[in-house]
Amino acid sequence: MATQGVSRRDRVRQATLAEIRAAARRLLIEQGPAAVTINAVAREMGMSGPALYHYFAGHEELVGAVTADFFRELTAVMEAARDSYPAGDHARRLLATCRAMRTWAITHRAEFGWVFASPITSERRPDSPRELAGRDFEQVFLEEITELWTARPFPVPAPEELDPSIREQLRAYTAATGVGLPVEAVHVFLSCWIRLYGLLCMEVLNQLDFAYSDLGPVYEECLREIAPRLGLDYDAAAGRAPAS
Amino acid sequence: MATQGVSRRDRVRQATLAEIRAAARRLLIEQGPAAVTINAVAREMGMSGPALYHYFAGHEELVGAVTADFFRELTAVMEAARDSYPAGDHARRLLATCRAMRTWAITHRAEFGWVFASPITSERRPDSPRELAGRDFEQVFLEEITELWTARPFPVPAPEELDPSIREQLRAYTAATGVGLPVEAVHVFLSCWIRLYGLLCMEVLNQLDFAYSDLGPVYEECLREIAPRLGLDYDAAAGRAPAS
DNA sequence: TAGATTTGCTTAGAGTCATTAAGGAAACAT
DNA sequence: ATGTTTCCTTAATGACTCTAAGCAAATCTA
Repeated sequence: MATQGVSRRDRVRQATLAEIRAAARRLLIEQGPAAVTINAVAREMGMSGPALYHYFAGHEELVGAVTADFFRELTAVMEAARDSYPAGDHARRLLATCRAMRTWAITHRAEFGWVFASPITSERRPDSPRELAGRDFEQVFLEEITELWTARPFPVPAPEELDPSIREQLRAYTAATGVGLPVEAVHVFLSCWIRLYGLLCMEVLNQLDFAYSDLGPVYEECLREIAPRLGLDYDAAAGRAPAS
Repeated sequence: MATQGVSRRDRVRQATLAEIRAAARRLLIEQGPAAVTINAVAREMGMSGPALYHYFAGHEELVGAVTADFFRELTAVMEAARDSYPAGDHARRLLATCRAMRTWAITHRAEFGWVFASPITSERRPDSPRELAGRDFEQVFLEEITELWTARPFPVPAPEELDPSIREQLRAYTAATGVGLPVEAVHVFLSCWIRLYGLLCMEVLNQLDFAYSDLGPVYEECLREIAPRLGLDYDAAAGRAPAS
């Protein structure tokens, strides 16, 4: 009766895997990153320690799986926000994506902080679920920017204005990932990305608490500065009040 | 024979404290953040575990002390770079400070990464050595900006252009810290700070590896963009080749 | 359907960590 | 010389990761 290749066992296993990740997430949210231990997760669901090793090779793999979940959830939220505007409305779609990213980040501080600070751990294999989900996340922006570029190219620096080293690095990047954008356009995109994502990361990692208690308007100002660099009209696309 | 108030015992104790922090740093550099445990540090210097509790109240305090060391070292390096130019040469002094910050960060990746990612841990008391050293670090920039502002005010947005929420937050910040700058000037300064420090943090936390292998030129470009916002002439102050 | 195999869990155990407690020996003070 | 402080040790508790050995039920095979 089971669908081709999906036995009852498989289903139960998937359910248990999901429950494990949910328990890990609950611990992260309620007691912080340090509380997400193999033992605590197992205890949380009435299993005893070593049982989890039938589902994850070790602590690190569990962490990676949960992180991948977060990436996927964030990606989905951003895509949904983007798709609430028609395909051609690049300004609104991009701004909505950016705002959805911060909204998710601050309503899921623990999760976002974990995603960002986890690279501190060991080296990462490029085919792990975590890396795959991370690339899908990047892809959301990259796709939208690519569409924007093909529909209405934004201003880019002249080729000779771009530092040769940067040019070479971006050439390698576009070649490796198959991005169909000229390096100058990628450079503009990444400049914006660094500003926006960097700001968000500093906020979530509490690096700006010394001066700010609410970075919502600062983020909004960042968007306002970035928009014209991508040839977008921020004011015309004002989607919501610039509050937190 | 001992100097007033500094007994032999005191000297020995200070030496041991220094040795402990040095051992902790060595472990951090050679084996990563996770290797900096009370036991490992003690083992490293031929002592056995609990002995360290005579010097630090616990693991967290040790970490805080080492972090404070890093802040102090970074601060000193930045001040030295700054002071290699005469007091009036604001452009060169500020750029030298910024460059010294990145140079230290990438030649001491483990240390800088630890400083940045450590806020993830527990809450911090405002009078810990770590916090004090952190404030001294901020102070380097704040002082230079203040001198720059008094000597040659840079362009600031009109009061009504500044978001009311941001204005209020910055008013509270300047009031609490005694910064002698108008909020508009603080806003410009912090905008620049966020861009520069955010970029550095993303670099050290490997958030940009997917596209860049050498962020030296990107950092330099960031400086070039920031300089005019502070009324400084980047090209006139070109201190060194914009390489990594 | 009987037997073999796989799967999901258990407990036991080794080795690590942080931290507290108790005690000995040396340094110091009076 | 005696008492006190300081530095360090070992012992012990309870947490953690992870491996090993083994039991029982589900699943597959013939």
